[in-house]
Amino acid sequence: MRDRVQETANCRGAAHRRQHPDAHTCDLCEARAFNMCNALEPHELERLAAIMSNQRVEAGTTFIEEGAPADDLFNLTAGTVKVFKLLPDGRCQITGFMMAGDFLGLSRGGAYAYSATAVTPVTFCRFQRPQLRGLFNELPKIERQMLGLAMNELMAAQDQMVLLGRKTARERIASFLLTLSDRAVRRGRPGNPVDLPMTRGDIADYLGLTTETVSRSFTQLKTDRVIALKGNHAVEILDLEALEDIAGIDERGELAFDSIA
Amino acid sequence: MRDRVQETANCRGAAHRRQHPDAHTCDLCEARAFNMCNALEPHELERLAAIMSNQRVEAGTTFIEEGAPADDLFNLTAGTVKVFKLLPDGRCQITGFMMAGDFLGLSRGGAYAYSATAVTPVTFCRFQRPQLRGLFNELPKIERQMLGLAMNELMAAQDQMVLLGRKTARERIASFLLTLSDRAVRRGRPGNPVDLPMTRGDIADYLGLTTETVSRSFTQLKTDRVIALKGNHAVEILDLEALEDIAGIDERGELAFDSIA
DNA sequence: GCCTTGCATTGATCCAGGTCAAGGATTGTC
DNA sequence: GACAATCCTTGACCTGGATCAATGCAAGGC
Repeated sequence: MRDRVQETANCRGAAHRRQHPDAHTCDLCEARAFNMCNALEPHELERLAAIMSNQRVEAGTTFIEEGAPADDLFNLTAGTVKVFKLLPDGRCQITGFMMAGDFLGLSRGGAYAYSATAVTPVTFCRFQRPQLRGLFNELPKIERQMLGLAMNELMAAQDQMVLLGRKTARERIASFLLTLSDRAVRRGRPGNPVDLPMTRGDIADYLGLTTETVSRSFTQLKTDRVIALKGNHAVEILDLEALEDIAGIDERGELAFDSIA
Repeated sequence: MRDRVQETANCRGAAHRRQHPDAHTCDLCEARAFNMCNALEPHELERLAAIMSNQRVEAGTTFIEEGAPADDLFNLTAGTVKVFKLLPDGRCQITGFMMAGDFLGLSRGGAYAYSATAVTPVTFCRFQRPQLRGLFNELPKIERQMLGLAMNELMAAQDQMVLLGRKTARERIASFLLTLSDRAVRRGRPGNPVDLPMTRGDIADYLGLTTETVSRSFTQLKTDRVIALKGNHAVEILDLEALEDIAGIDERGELAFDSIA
C-alpha cells in the first residue's frame, strides 16, 4: 500500500478531527430498530453498552481513513456519512452514504478498506474490535444480525454495480432519488421531499458522473416536471411513476432481513 | 416486480436446465479450505452433509433466476458461475464471477436477488434454506464463517464500484486480469497464464463495457507488450508491474478473514 | 448590509467508448 | 474434415457525458 491516503485525503472538502464524547444510553437510541443491537434484550444491551463509547463528529470530519489500522468498528446512530475510496491520482468513488443503523469499519488485513467522512453532524457508537469480538461469542445474536446487515449491504452494492455499469446519467439520478426516498421512509421520515444532505459533487462521486452532469440531469428532470428542486438540499418528487420508469424500477421496497438462510 | 425475467432470460446465451445429481463426500471437497465449511469438525460436517445435495450442471445452465422463490442456497465446489442482473430493456450487468468456495443465493423478500448461469461445467452443494437456518442455531461457526465470506464479498463489491464508476476501459481490463490471477493463486492454481473461462461479452457485461471495447483493450495491452493472448481463454502477463500500474494497484493480496471484529 | 467563499448552473467544445458493419478465428458436430 | 454456429477482432462513425470556462446564488463572517 502506497501512502496515497494522506493526512488530509478527503474526497471533496477539508479534513477535520475534533470529536465530542457525549455518552448516552441505548434506551433512547433511534437507530435501535434497524441496526445490530436490534435483537438484544435489555441486559444484553448493557453488555454491549459497557464496551462502547458514544461520540459525535462535525460535518466534514474524516473519522475513518483507508489503510489506517482498523482498530474500531462504528455503528451510526444519526447523521449521514460518505464512504469512499480514492485512486492513486485522486479520482474518488463514493461507495455508499451511510445513515442511522448502518455499521462502518470493514477491514482488509487489519487496515480499513475505505475512508469515511461525515456529511452532516454525526453520532455513532464506537467499539474496539477485540472487545466486540469477545462479545460475539457470548451473544451470537449480534453476529446473526450483522450477517443480515452485511447481506443487505451486499445486495445494495449489487444494485449499485448495475447502476454504475449500465445506467445512463438520467437513470442514475432517478434511481438515486428513489433509493434515498425509500431509506428515509424506512427510518420513519417523510419520503417525499427527498432530503439531500450531500453536495452535487458527492452525488457525482457516488453515481460515477461529474458535478456538471448531475446538475444537468436534475435540470432536465425538473424541465420534464418529474421533480422540483427545493433549494440545493431537497427535491420534491412530482411524478413518482415517471421517476420509477426512468430508474428502471428495481428500487422495490423489501429489504426484509432474510439473512442468509 | 414485473415478469421481466422470463423463462429464458439469460445474459448472453440460451438457458438450459439439466442437472446431474452426483453425490460425494465432503472429505474430498477441494473447496473446503475457503468456503463456509472451513471451520467445521468432521462430525459437524456430517450434520451439514446430511441436509445437502451435491449437483452438477453443464455450462450455460441458468440455475438461479432473479425474482424466483429463493428456496435454496448454493455452495460452489468447482467451475465458474456468472451472477448477473438485467434491466427491463435487457441491459445486463454481471455483478460477479463465482468460483469454488463462493456461496450463492442471496434473497430479498423471499426471491432471488440475481440470476446465476454456469460459465463452465459447475458442481455445487445445494441446501434448503429452512434446514440450513435450523443448523445455524446448532453450529454458529457456520454463521461466523458466512459473515466473513459476506464481508469479503462486500469489499470486492466496493472495489468493483470504484472500477465501474471511475476507471477507464484499459484500467478495468488490467484490474480484471489481476483479480482473476489473484483468485487463481488463492485457490492453489497458477496465477500467470490467467485463465479466462468466460467470453469477451461476459467480460464486457462485468466491466460495464462492450465486447468491442474489451477486445480493443486486450489488443492495446498486447501491442504494448504488457500481456500476450493465448487463444481466447487465456492471457499471459508479460509485465506484471506495468499491469499493476495501469490497474491503479489496489488489487493487493490480503483477503484475510478479518471477519467483522 | 456587503463581501467572501464555496456550491450550483449553464454553455461550448471534445473525446472515450458506444454503435454499426464486415470479416476472421475457434469450437463443436456429424 | 467440412460445415455451422459462435465468438473475436477491426474499422468507420457517432454520441453521451467529460472537460473547460464563465456566471449565478446563498449562507456565514465581520
